[in-house]
Parts: sequence; C-alpha cells; structure tokens
Amino acid sequence: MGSSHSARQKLLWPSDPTDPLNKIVGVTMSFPRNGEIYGEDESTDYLYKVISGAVRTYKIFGDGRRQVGAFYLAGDIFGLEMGVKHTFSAEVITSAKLLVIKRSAVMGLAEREGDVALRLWVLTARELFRVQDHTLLLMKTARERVASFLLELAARVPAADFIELPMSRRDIADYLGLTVETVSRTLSDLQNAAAIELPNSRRIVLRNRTVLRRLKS
Amino acid sequence: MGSSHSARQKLLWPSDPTDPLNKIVGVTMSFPRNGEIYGEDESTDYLYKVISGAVRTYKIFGDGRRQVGAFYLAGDIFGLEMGVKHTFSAEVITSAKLLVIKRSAVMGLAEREGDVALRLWVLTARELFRVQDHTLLLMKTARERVASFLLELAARVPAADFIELPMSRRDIADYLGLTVETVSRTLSDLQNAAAIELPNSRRIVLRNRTVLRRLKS
DNA sequence: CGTTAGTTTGAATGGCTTCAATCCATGTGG
DNA sequence: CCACATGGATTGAAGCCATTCAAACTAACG
Repeated sequence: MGSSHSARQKLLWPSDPTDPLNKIVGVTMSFPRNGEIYGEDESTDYLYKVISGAVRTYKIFGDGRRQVGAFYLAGDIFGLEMGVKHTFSAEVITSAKLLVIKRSAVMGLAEREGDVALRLWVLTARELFRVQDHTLLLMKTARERVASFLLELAARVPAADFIELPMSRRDIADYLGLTVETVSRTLSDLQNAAAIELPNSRRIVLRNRTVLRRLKS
Repeated sequence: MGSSHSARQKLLWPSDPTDPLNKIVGVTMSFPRNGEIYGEDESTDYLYKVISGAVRTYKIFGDGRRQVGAFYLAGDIFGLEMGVKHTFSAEVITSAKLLVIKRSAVMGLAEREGDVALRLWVLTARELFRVQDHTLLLMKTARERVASFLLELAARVPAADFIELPMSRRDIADYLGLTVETVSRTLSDLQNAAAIELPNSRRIVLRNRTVLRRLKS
C-alpha cells in the first residue's frame, strides 16, 4: 500500500445513515500530493473512499505511454475489485484524505448480510457504467472529448458556474487519449468559440453549456 | 424484446453443475441473423446466455455513427444490468440460440441466497474488466487495435490455429473505433508482414502470434 | 447472369501528433 | 529583491496516420 500516511482515526462510514455499508469501520489517512496509494498488481486488501482531494488511477505501457483510467473526487469509492490484484495503479492528485477499509471486513459481512452484498454489486455496476461512458468518449473527436469531459466534471463537482481542475493537462490528455498540446489547443478553441473562459489554467468558467452539449456529439 | 423467435423449451442453465445459477430456469429461443434482441432504453426484464451463434451490443449516435460495445460468443452471458433500462441495443450477428432468463427470477433468488448474489456480482465484475480492456484498446494505434482484437478473439474461441469471424468488417470497425477501410488495410498489412493469412474475408489464420503480440503494444 | 452487399485498394484530404519555441507561475539562492 | 532555474501550459509549423471519397473486386443469391 501507500508509503506516507498520517492522522489515523477510527470512524464510521460517513454517508447515508441507512447505507448498509455503515456497518463497516474504516480508518482515515492523509496522503501527500502525487503520493502512491497502491500499485498495479498489488493485492486488493483495501478499498477507499475519498473524503477530500482527488485521485487518479492509471496504467503505464511498455513504451512509456500512460493511460488514466478514472478520476475520483470527494465522496467517490474506488479500489473495490473482485480479483486478488489491482488492475490499475492509484495516485493522489491534490493532497487527499481517504477513508481506508479492509476488504476482508467488507467481504465477510457481504457473505452474511444480503443487503451489503447488493450494495457492493451496485458499486461495481456503477463503475461499469462509468467505464462504458469512458469508451464512448474515446470514439469521438478531440473537441467532443474535451467538451464531454468538462460537462462530466461539472456534473460531479459542487454546483457553481466554474470548475476548479485538480488535475494537470497531462492527466486530462492521458484520460482522453490525446496529447497535452491538443487538449490545450482545444480549450483555447472553446474559449474562442465563447463556450468557456480560462481565467487561469486550472479554472474553467462554463460560459455556454448549450454550445458544449452541441459540440459533445 | 426481440420480434421473431421459435423453439421454446424449458431447461436448466447448461454449464458448471456446481454453479448456483443452475437453480434458475430459462427458456431457449432461436433468433435469426441480424435479429434484434433488445433495444437501447428497453426495460431489463431478461438476461441472456449465448448457446450458439454470436451477438453484438451497440449504440447509435445522433449523427448516425455506431459504437459496438461488445461481442458475445457461445457461453457468454449478457444483458444483466442494474438499471431498469438497457444502456445498449443487442442484435444477433449470425443466427443464434439464446437461453433467456427472467431477471426477476434471478433477483429474487439473489435476495434469498448469498451464493447467487455473489455469482451475479462476479458476472458484473467480469463485464467491467472486459470494458476496461476495451478502453485500453481505444487508446492505441490502428495496428495495435487490430492485433489486440485478433488475439483477444483467438483466446475466446475454441483452440485452433485460425479464427472464423462471425462479424463483418463494419462490426469490427465500429468496435475498434476505426473505419472499415482502415481495418481492411491493416489486415492486409498484417498479412504482408506475415503475421496472419486471409484465405477469405471471414477466416484469419494466425501465422505468427509473437509478431502480433509485439505489434499489440 | 445480373444484382447486391461486403471487401479491398487507390488517391487526396484533414485532424491530431510531433517537434520546437515561447510564455507563465512558482520557488530558491545570491 | 532580483536573477535564474524549473515544471506546466500555450502556440506555431511540419509531418504522418487515419479518414474520406471513389473505384474495382468478390461472393452470395435471385
């Protein structure tokens, strides 16, 4: 698992009080910027819930190319897998607080209690849905990918008329299957088209969502 | 659901005798070539197991582009989803026999019996794994995509030194995010590179898998 | 034997990448 | 406090890979 961590503290799963997963106890841990959470092929002994900050999962290919599989923000659960080894690596983007849960505790409970098993199934199904959306993204043009990405992110982040990007252009590029240059150019294009505004490189004002939705497909 | 069907017959799930899903009874149905199984946004009342033949799932975009989500061959289960509506449409490629199971029967059993619930979870997790591999495909070059596709298919199909493709070049193209022309050209390239041989358009002899694996990434 | 759908091949175009330079923000040492 | 180094982002220009448009070929089927 990750190397540097601090601030251990026992507590319950902090979400919907009727959630059957509340029966499981976890531990909060703080991870530094760019810190490793787990590596590809490490055993799936833990799963995680993002309390604050942002996380990316990724794979590195033989020739050095990197594929970003997903971004996880506050409230998202990740690292839950059926196999004994993780299929992606996970890293912190901005410094993050994570709730860390022992997989064995979850699985043991699932065997005895049906509602927990159903909840886990739903989590996997939701992840499947997310990955399917990702494949749809990758069949589109650069403009469509960037527009879709911005709308997807805007829908997940607390409501505001702008997005504060936790990730770099490289992270976005590796998620969208583009180069950093193309991402940068496309964002400039969208700004020229009056769809967005870029006060600085990490903040994006969604000036016209209708235009974005039209570009999206 | 699909329009034309015939040869109804009650029977048990025909696979591993220890499979807890054997407790569920289904009905076999024959579907004609290119027949519709279910449409996108239709309710998820049934799930399916391929007895023989081949199936594709797909989505059509506003501008007419088609995205093929997956190919299902003999033994594969598809159509199992958490949501009330299907996220893809499903069609028969070659004429197929499918085992059709009522979703409510499966879900009801899952609530009472933990091993069934676990089995369903595994099925969804396997689907997730498959879709993740698909996203990895879509980040690669045309050669890499075609090479990966051939190896993936060869691994699923009964062992032989050749593949009998059930699907058309268009199907392959829409699955790989390429045009038919690019797929055709790439197959010709691979033949020139002595990696494969094309006795006819539907049969592919894997002449040199090592070369394919090298091209794959 | 002609029609049709599917596949292959050719030539030209175009969108994204590659290579390269500049810009910008941040931090560090003199 | 300024000078300079550093990493990330943007912009420009050239090249390339996949697409587009078009034509020829093949197999299946009436």
